[in-house]
Amino acid sequence: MAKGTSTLVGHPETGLNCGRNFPVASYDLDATLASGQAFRWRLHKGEWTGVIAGRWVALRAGDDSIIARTVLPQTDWNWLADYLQVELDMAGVLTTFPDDEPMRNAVAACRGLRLLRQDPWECLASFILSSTKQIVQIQQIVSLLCERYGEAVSVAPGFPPVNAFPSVQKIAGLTEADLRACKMGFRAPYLLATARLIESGQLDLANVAKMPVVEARAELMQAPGVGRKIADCVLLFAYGFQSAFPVDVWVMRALKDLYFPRRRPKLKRLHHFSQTYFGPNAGYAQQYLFHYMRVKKKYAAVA
DNA sequence: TACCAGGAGAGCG
DNA sequence: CGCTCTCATGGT
Repeated sequence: MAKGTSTLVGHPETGLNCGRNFPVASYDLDATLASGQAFRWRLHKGEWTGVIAGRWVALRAGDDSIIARTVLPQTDWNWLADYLQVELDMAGVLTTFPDDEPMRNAVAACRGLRLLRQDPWECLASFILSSTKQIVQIQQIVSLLCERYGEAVSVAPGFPPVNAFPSVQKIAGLTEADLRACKMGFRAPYLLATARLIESGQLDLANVAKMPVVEARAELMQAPGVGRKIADCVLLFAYGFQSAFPVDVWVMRALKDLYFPRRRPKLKRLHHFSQTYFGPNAGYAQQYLFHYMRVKKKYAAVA
């Protein structure tokens, strides 16, 4: 049996199986799953484990491929192909970046970094919880929330138990005290009010996907606790609006240091710059700058 | 210990 | 508007 297909557990007559090999080029799975766009992936004995659309899945990087396995046999794997965006032409995206030194450095330092296509509710809720929190803390809050209020999913033997991300209805039915007990502090009333806004039908997350980006952003920003930055994260990480360019403290620093040295550009100016300078895949460029700043700081701390 | 974290919203002049 | 302050918690 060829290497790379060894994890396939096929049922030849039905086509059902619990394993799948996705061919990919220029895909750094480790960097992507740990890059602060999704908060639920855990590395367990060489595999990244997570829950997508209620299904437990384990991923590992193969030779120019991503090897996936689930607990239950799958009739199709579109849900995972879509989440991982394995069909994206990464080389093509890179050609749309501005050809300047900062971007060349960022691309060189983060080769294979990708954007995922997450569930809108999980993404929105997670980023409401992200404000002025470090990524490790966001991971802790989200996992506590799932542990307490998510539904259990089937896990492969030998792996730690895990729950799905709690539904809108589940969160909407909780109290602020329940949420504060998950260590989210002042973000608790925001998450609760947003869940109830969605449950009431006043905010329709499925409908946001059909809107032009500017309207979609305004729609998301109706939700309490959702400003420009969090809205842009959801537009980029869940809805695939590749022009969305979240400006957080890291990206702010990157833009100032790399493009506006010895000046004090205002946030408004940086937003305008981000939408005119980085091209149609500005959001991708943003993720490269974000990750570049973080790995650069890590090396600086060691040295 | 002191500072800071993938911010948002309210209050102020 | 544009600036400042507060909000809750814990990592480094």
